[in-house]
Amino acid sequence: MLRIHNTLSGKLEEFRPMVEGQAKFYYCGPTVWDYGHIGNFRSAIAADVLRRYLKFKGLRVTQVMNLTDVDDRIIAKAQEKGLAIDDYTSQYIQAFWEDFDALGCERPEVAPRATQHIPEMVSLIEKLEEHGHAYKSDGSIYYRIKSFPEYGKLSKINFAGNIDGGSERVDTDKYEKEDARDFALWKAPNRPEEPAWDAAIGRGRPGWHIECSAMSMKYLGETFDLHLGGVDLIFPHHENEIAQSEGATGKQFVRYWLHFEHLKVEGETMSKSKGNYYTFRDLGAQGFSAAGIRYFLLSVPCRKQLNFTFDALRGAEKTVGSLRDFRARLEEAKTEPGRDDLLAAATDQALAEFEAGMDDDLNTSVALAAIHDLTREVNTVLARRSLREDNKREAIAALERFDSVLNVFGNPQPQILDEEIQKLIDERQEARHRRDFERGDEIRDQLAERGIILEDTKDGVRWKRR
RNA sequence: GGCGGCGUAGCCAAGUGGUAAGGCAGAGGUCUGCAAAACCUUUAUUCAUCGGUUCGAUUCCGAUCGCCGCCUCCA
Repeated sequence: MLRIHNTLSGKLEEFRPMVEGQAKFYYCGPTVWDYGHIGNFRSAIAADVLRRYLKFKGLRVTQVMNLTDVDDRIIAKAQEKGLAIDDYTSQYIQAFWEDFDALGCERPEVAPRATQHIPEMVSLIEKLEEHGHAYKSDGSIYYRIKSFPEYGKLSKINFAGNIDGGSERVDTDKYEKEDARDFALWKAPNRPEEPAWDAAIGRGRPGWHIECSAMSMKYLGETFDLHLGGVDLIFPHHENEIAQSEGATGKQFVRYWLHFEHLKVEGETMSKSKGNYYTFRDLGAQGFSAAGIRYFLLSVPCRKQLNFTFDALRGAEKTVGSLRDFRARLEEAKTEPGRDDLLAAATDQALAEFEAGMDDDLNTSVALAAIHDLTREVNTVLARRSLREDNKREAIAALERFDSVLNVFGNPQPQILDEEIQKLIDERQEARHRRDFERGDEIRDQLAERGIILEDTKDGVRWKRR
């Protein structure tokens, strides 16, 4: 039974989907221009692991993941470059999906874009106006917070203790709002030439929050199971989504809210100004693999902060390599018929511990430890060359089971070699048979320089790419 | 100023009121012609600091220090 920490209640709760056997969730994806840093991908991977684990549990999953492709910055940048919004954002969107795929994330069922859901947003705003939750001011439309008494139930923000408390960011005079807390649903253009949509509610563009209410309810219904995102979104974004959706429907919007913590880098905030801002592509350029990065990003449960260091990333890289080699060795292993009960028990136990860890609020640290435990048990048997056929089959099945959720074993390396390299390997084997170790070692060094690492085993030579 | 999270070995860290998972790195060993890989042993009398509660605290409470986040600009 999966238990997850629900931000709404602040408690660990057993997950029970609304509809038996089926889970519907929404993940607030990145704004397209800011898609690439590893903090965003940590969240995306966390959402992916949840998705995969729900499937592991036998649930049918419908995932919606938005891509915010319109905001003030996008409008300004596109205009600056003389591009239409779509032309400006398409390059980022494409790059995002490339990285998303490379990191081993499964594509969601629906990935709606804000710019393609303007009518849905407009009708939601109209509904809010009808219910007295919205008002017009200066051509823009705002949400009237005091019409929604439950406002603050997610973030538990105490406005009273706050506003005179000393935040210098409050500027109540800047907008024509009834209340400083009110937020924009629809914004009139600042300048006539600014990109905008013509709608019954006036010419303008959507505020940030409305897209998620409109798109999630369109694809998942007025009430759905889970809503995911980074902790930075709890306030105001998700708080506002609740106000919008529940204000419009009068129904509970989301049953479980899950929030993922951010990364620190060497103990500090990741920021461009500190020069410690890393994207997936930066790390790739430094030679780190997608599998290593993915492993690192989920080595700590996503509800906890993770401290990014290059030492730790190198460690993850090493670990992922060992796992991949282990699986290859297991698949190649020669077996005797039969079944060893001890190893079978160890396999079952690893599966049980994996699931227990994941059930406990998606504790990937515990789940990974279970994998490592099994790896050691099987390696021991493999080293003795006494693996039984049934155990091999069960162990491979277990790895598949683990990897269907975590996807950290990476793809098997292609077992194709250049003819030239194959010839060198053959020549080395021949030299070793002649006990001409000098020549053999020479070839081994030569191949190492070309990134081919050889391992001599009792069953012959194995090779892998560095 | 308000609210919340965190502080565990060289590094990344899990965890629990009853005596510290896992990975990486290090040391020794087994195997090997030598390596590599794998395996074995080993590496925190101790969980930021100081108090308190308790038979017993890393785990609960309080204080202190340090780090991170949010507090209605944009997302």
